[in-house]
Amino acid sequence: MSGYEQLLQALREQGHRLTPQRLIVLRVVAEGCQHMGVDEVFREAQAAYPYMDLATVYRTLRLFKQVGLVTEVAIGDRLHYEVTHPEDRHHHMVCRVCHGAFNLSPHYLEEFNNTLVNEFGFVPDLAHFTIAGVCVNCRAESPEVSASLEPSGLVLD
Amino acid sequence: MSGYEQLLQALREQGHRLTPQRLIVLRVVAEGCQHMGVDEVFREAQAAYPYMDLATVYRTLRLFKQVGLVTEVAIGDRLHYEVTHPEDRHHHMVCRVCHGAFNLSPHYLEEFNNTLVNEFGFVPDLAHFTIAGVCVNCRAESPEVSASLEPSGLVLD
DNA sequence: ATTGTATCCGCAAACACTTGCAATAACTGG
DNA sequence: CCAGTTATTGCAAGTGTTTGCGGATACAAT
Repeated sequence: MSGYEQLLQALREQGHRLTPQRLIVLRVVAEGCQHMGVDEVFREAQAAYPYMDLATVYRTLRLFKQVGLVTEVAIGDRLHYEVTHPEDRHHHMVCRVCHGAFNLSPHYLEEFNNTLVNEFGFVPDLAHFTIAGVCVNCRAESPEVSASLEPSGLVLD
Repeated sequence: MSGYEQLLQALREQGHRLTPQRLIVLRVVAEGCQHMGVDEVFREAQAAYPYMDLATVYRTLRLFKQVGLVTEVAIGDRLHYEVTHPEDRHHHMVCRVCHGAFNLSPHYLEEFNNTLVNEFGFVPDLAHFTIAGVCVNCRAESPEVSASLEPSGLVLD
């Protein structure tokens, strides 16, 4: 209950109120060892505070994301959240088969980012970018998967 | 009604049935001048065939996407669809502000694709990839938007 | 043509997520 | 410490999308 104070302070400085619900949601996400689904967050938060409402969890996570406290990761077709560590920024590669998430250093996207800005004036949202695909392990286990992924004739490269 | 035959044939060859509903949905999407939202597809399809059900439209579009007949584009937080033109493959850059969609040649992602495969063995789904961001026009009209996009301290670069 | 069968459709209910609203409670200034 | 203001909550209703299921129908084989 002591490490979050700076985070919470940041919240208040942006004109947001520090409610018990927000404290709980932040703690739950922070204590989750990895990306948490909304339902998981809700269940744990409700355990700590029985009146917790699902809508509040959604609203809170959206707020935290806007403010930058948490990072959103699309896993499967569901959104997951993890606390943002500014010193360890990374993108995510999420495997469509095993749903595993792998971190990717921002450096791999820098050049791409610059190209879009320079050539098209388009500023992409790459900050918390998620790339879907199939990971090494799943490709090894079932080689046919990677072939069947892309509809015939549409494979990139 | 004559150009689709090859497409429909492809469907049947993969063991899917050619129902009037599927024909209609394909025609509607093909005749739409650009990406169509599910509700648009439904409205037009229903005009052609009053018993058309919304669930059928969803199921049909999902099937078409799997088979590669149509391409899915995330615009805003809603999915849109366009017929796939194998000879004119492209990715999409979608502006978060005006929701405009710009095409991007696959060549811009080739290098990135290869890097992921070579370094991590991760095969990304880039075939019908969509990149969110802010386009030139919207950046010009409201320069503060691009600044407010990324939570403080989290901007890539 | 007729029949058989697995797929597909329409419907209604379920699901994940969002929103409107009145009541509550966090912050502000006195 | 108290009252005023306004963001926030809980609830319930609304949206967009998916799914379970019985009846219908496309296709294949007779």
